[in-house]
Amino acid sequence: MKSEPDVFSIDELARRGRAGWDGVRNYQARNFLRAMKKGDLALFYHSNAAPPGAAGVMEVVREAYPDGSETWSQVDVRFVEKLPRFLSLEELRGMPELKGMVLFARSRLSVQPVTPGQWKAILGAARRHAPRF
DNA sequence: GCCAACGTTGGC
DNA sequence: GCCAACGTTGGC
Repeated sequence: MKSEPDVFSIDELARRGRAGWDGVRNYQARNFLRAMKKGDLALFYHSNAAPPGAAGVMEVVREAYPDGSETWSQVDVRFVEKLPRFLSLEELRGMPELKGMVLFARSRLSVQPVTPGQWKAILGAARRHAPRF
């Protein structure tokens, strides 16, 4: 799930704990929103950023409901974690396990599916190469 | 800020 | 139903 960090970032979600994911105005993205189940995990992706990339993990805590309009929907999410290490789009592109990921093929879709294999690869890379303190 | 890709709108 | 015009997204 993409957000421009200037508008709403992973740090802001961490502060608030929970947020409504609204403003989706694309039918395909909306349909993916509507397919989400309570308890599903989602990546928080910073778009239109320098650099863009995967920043954190969140959990769906309320399934899709009308956002005030007839047409569009939102879900509620809660903060789970910031990735131990930010994974830039450039790095994601370079990961062989992520070949064919929707993120690269349909770059303008703001809500999109991640396969279990892709999920493991991303979380694994963020943990494996995380700085130790 | 630019611009390519993509989605939506509306005249015909 | 086609397609040009227009708006939005998002990488760079």
